Amino acid sequence: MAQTGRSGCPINLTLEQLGDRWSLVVIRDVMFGNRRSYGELLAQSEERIASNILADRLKRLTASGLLTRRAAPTHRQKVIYSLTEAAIQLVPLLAHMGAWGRRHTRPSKELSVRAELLEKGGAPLWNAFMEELRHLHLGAPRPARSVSGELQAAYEKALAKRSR
Amino acid sequence: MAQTGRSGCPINLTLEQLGDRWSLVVIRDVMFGNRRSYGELLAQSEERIASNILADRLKRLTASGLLTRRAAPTHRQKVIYSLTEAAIQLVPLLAHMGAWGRRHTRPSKELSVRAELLEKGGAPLWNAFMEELRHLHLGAPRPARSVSGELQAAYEKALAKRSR
DNA sequence: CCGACTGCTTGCAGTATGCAAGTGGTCTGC
DNA sequence: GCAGACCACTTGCATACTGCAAGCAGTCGG
Repeated sequence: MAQTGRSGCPINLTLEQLGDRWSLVVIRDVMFGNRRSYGELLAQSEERIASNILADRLKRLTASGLLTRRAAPTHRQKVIYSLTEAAIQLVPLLAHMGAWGRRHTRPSKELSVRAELLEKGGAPLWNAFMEELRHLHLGAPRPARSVSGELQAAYEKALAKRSR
Repeated sequence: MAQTGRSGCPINLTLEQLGDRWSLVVIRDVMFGNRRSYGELLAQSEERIASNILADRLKRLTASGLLTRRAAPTHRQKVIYSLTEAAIQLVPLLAHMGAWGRRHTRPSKELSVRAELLEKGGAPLWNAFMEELRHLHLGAPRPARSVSGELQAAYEKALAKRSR
């Protein structure tokens, strides 16, 4: 990212960390797509991110405390990325992005199903989903309500329908 | 912006339009700073945006329906930019960005006052502010409640305090 | 020990950005 | 009506970032 004049404005600081084409796409894939390794993020990316850009973003996001990396228990060289609490707290932001994109751009109907669900569910749904992410990524206790299933199911169903 | 693989995901579509370092900074300045002309946006920008980038973003944002431009009533060559309804609906997104930046980066305490107010006010405050923007930029009737004053006052006060 | 798999790295060409200076209209004072 | 200030951009150029294709080193399974 280019070096630019700084300012203490929180919106600007957020943009300095996440204001580029790919950072939030990576977060989104880890968050909603549950893609946890370099290979999964590279191959299953809907938008075909370039491999060097992906490597750079993973490095950057790890350095700035949005992701953590550790070796997979099965294979020593396989790396698993997890969201940090800071990243999990981006859920409302991404939900709003989805809602805005659904209203003010021309999303493919199939792929906006997830955003529609998130939008309709509002803050209670986001909170439930964030609890679930804390369980999955931070090892917090399993929450009572599980919502990622329905979100993911709707998304996969839409993807399958699309590829037909 | 680079040409990239598209996808129908609404989050990705939002990022295609706004996912760069400057677009949202410009929107923010028009929205919260009430800077309506090229000169104001250029000179009073806290982050010192480059003139050619500003010209490019104004063109882009106008083309994609987030801003409208018209001549000022007083001076024929002076141009005034206004937010469209689509841009006004970015208020919750920017509010979340501010809230996240305030919590997960190190903002200067003075400049995060506005974000703090927005965060505490929540959706009701955002809605009141959006009504006011519709009045200012779209010519909608003046709303009963006026909140931009307090937001702006807090911000200016913080700026003044900072320059001491 | 071989081939497949994993997570990256490298080279290169094209594009975007940042900076400083310049352009062409318009308004203001005299 | 004319000089100088003002306004909204443009232009040239060096540097940084991006996208693509290919390559590379460590591991695992047989």
